[in-house]
Amino acid sequence: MQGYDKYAHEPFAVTVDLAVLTLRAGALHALLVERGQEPYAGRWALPGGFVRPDESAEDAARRELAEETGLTDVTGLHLEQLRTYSDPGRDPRMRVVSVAFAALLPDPPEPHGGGDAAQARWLPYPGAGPLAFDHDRILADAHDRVGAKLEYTCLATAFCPPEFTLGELRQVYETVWGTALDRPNFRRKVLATPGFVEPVPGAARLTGGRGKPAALYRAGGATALHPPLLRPATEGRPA
Amino acid sequence: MQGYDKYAHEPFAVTVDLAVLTLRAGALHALLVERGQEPYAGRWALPGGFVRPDESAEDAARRELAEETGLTDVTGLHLEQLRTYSDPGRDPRMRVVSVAFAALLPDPPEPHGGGDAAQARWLPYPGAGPLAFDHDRILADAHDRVGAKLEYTCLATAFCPPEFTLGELRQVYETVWGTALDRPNFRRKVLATPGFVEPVPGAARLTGGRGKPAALYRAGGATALHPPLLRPATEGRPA
DNA sequence: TCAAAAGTGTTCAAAATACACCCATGC
DNA sequence: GCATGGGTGTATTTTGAACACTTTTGA
Repeated sequence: MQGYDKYAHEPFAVTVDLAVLTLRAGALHALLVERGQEPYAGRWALPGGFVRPDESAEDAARRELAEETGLTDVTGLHLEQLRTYSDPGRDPRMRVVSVAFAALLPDPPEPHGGGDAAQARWLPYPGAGPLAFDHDRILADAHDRVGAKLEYTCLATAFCPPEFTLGELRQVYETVWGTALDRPNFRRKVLATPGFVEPVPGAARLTGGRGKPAALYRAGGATALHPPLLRPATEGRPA
Repeated sequence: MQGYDKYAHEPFAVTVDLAVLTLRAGALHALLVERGQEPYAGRWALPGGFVRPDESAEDAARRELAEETGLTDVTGLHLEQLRTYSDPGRDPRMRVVSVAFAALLPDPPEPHGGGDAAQARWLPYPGAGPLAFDHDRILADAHDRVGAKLEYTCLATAFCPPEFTLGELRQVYETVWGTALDRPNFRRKVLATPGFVEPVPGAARLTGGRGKPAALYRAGGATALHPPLLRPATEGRPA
């Protein structure tokens, strides 16, 4: 690198964009905000904002997440850097480099407007497009990443409340992947992976209003999933 | 987002850092440059540089890669965004947000000094640390990512020349993972994955100066590896 | 009594593993 | 010959997929 000079280069604005995903009523939803001004006025967009001078992109993402969801304690939530979007033309006003994050939440509260005036809402994904800027792409990348990580990590528990049934966990997989899974085999697979889930002794819950109450589990300490839980090969993806 | 003003915010410098990995003589090597000035004068660092106003981080990474390696045609090389490092204190001079990339090369030419004066060299990894800034961390992240992607993608061919033997391909896995693989089983696994490699009819090459000449293969069209080629479970990673 | 969801068992096929063995080549 | 690396065969074990069946609840 040649000599540094703070003002020798065109200034870049650095922002974070959040792809906040959750499961509501068995369907994938994303947190979106309605833009109040040009460009893309009236369009839905991902929540996000500027990285402040004294914080990292991770700090900024967690701060924005708390502001936009209205959650006071956002410490336990899964937040993961997706990638950085830096095309020169992605914002028509100026050069904006955006570090995108994927955040996963269990069944969430209705968002309140937050600091920024624009309304924030949970909208089903896919189906809310086209979004502002390159946010369709970011959201699709987040979905891809989450789907892939379900295979070889214990990420699925991030969509679940602290105590959950194996049926709820299975529904996470089925919803994100869009495929049905064999219930008995899923159960065995999860229980055979040490540290994926651990039972809550004695506890049980009725899930669909009907049927046998299911035992409750908590997330275990493991993060990796070996061997992985592979999604069934479809025509789209080569076997 | 509130109103935009180009100069309302502390300017961020946006750079790219490159973790360029290759295999030389059966060992993993990284491309490093020696720093000529403070901070970290005399230390090794990852090659990189500023993102220019009219290019994306990907463009900047490919430009820097060509400059630093001295390769004229860098189009076929594997280049992949790792993640973005944005800790406020990571560069003592000013606020630098760096988009890190991992690049994979087949057996490379000796780097020439490039545009920047500092000398560039291939150094074995691990073993060259401690590097300048947070570059140890970036390089370790790159190694982790590559190791993981070998399992479920066809990435290994990116380390190989256009035509390679299955022994060379296997050595990629063994070197990056640091484990020995069963030769017959590896062969079957690779050949059973459609699109991973395709034979070069009739061609063969002597590899170690000894032994039976091995058939040559080219990279196939596939990118994903289903089912994955899992590394043997060790004590370090939970089975 | 029926539907719905949880949980258990069993069977069959596919795949990973661990080898033994033969082939071609340089020294 | 013998060491070295390529390539094939095969027996054993493990895993995965499919599906029948029982249990427990609410309506």
